Amino acid sequence: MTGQEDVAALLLSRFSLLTKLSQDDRNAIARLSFDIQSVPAHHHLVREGAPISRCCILLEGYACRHKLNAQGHRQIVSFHVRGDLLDLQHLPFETADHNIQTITKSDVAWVPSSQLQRLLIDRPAIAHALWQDALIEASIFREWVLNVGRRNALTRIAHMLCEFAVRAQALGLGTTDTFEFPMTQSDIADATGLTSVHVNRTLRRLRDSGAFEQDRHVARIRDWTQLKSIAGFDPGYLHGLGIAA
Amino acid sequence: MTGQEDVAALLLSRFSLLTKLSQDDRNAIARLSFDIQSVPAHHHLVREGAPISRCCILLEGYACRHKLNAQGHRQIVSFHVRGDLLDLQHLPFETADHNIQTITKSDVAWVPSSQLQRLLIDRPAIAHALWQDALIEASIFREWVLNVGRRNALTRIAHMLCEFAVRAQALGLGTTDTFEFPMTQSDIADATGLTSVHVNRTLRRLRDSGAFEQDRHVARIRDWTQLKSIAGFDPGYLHGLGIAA
DNA sequence: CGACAACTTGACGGGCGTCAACCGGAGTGG
DNA sequence: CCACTCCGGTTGACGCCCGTCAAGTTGTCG
Repeated sequence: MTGQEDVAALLLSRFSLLTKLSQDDRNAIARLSFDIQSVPAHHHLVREGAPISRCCILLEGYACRHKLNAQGHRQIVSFHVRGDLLDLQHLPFETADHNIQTITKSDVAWVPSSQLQRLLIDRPAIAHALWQDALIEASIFREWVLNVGRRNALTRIAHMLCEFAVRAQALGLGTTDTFEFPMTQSDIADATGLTSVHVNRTLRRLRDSGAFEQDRHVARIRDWTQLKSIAGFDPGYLHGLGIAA
Repeated sequence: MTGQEDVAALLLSRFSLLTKLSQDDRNAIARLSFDIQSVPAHHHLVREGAPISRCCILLEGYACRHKLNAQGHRQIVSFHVRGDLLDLQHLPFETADHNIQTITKSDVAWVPSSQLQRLLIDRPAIAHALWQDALIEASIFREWVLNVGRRNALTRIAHMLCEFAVRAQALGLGTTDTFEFPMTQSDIADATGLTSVHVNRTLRRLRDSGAFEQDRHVARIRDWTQLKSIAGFDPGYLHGLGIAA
C-alpha cells in the first residue's frame, strides 16, 4: 500500500515535468492530506452529475474518462495512467460533466478540492503546472475530435496507439517500443468511435502490416516509423507533455 | 470601430458571468493594452505551429478553431462568438497546436500574453474566471468527441445546433428561437465530421420535421422540444456557461 | 472444470462518402 | 444596369466502409 509521502513524491515528480518548484511549493504539496483507496477494475471514481468536493489522483493502474449518449453508448474521451490528476477538469465546477472509471484494479488518492483551490491562489508555480496539465489535456481532446471526425478506422487506431506510446514513455511507464496496454478491444472501440468487431478487424490489419502487435496486455510497436506514417502522427499537440521533446 | 474602453467593458461583462470582480480587478483589466484590428472572413488569426506571444479576443463576428489531418481535411473543434477569448487554450504554451480562423468579417483585439499571465498571478478572481472559461471549453471539446464518435448525422447536427443556440442566448446574441448563424453547410460538415453533401440532406430532414429552419444566415428553431429530443441534448456540460441556468 | 469475459471470423446491410451536375444569389466590373 | 463569375446550396446515382447479427474459440479466474 502507498503512504502519504509516496503520493506527495508522485505529485512532485509530475509537477517537475511542467514547472520549476521552490522549497515552499514542495512543502505546500507535502501538507496536502490524501485519502488513499484501492479500487477494483471497472470501478466508477466519478459519475456524471455528481457534486465535486474532492479531486482524484491515480497512483497505480489505468483509468478513462467517458460520456454516454442518449442510447447509453459509451464514448471514451481520454485514457489515464499512474500520476494523472483526474479531476483537474472538474475543479471549478459544482457537478461532474463526465464519468471517470478505472480500467484495471487501481490505487487512488483523494484530495479535498478546497486544498487544490488554495494552491492555485497561493502558489503561482503550482498553479502554472496545473494550468499546463489541464490545457495539455484540452489539446488532446481537440486532437481526439479530429481523430474520430476525420480519420478512418486504421489511421484512427494507429493514432491512438502512437499517442499512448508517447505518453507512456514520457511518464516513464515503458519505452515507445513496448508498454503495458490493458485496454480491451471494446475499450479501444469506445475511444475511437468504432465497434469492437471493427477494431478487431483493424488491429489484425495493423498486425499483418508488421507495425504493431499485442501479447495480452503488452503492446509492442514493431515499426515505429511505419505506425507513425499510418497514423499521420505529429506529437506537437502534446506540447512535449511539458517535457523538452 | 471599437475603442480600448469598449474592449475592457466586453471583457468585464464576460468575466462577470463567471465570477465576482472587485474594483481592483476591474482596474487591472482597464489597464490592459489592446491592439484592435479588423479582419476579413476566412482570415487566419492563429496558425498551428506559430509561436504564442499575444492573445486574441473576438470583438465582433464569428470564428472557429480547427485542425487538419494528414490529407488536409479540416475538423472544426469549436465555434466562437463576440466576447470569446480565443487564445486561453494556448496561453501557457510556446506554439499553437491548432488554427483559429474567422468565419465572417470580424473585429479582434490582441493582448500580450505576458499581461494575461500577470493577471493569473496577481488577480485570483480573474484567474478563477479564466480557469472556468478554459475548462468549460474543454468540457465542450469532450462533448464534441462524443458527438462525432457516437451520434449519427441527424442527432449530431441537431446537437450542434442546440449547443450553439444555448450559447448564443446565454451570451446575449439572440434568443433560443432565433439567432444569427453564418456557418456554411461546409463549415457544419467540418464541425460534425460529415461531408457538406450529407449535411445538406440532413438539414433538409430537420427542416421537413419542422424542428429547424434557416433563412440565409438566420437560424430559427421552430420546435425546441423536438430539436432537443432529436439531439438528446442535455446542457449540463456547458456548466451554465458560468451563469445560473 | 465450469462460467464468463474477451477475442475472432463471416455474412449481410445501411449510412454516409464520392462524383457529378445544376441552380440561385451576391458581388464585381464594364 | 446588365453580364459574368464564383461560392454555396441542392439533388441523384452509386459504392464502400463500417455497423449489426450471429456463432464459435480462446483465455482466465474462481
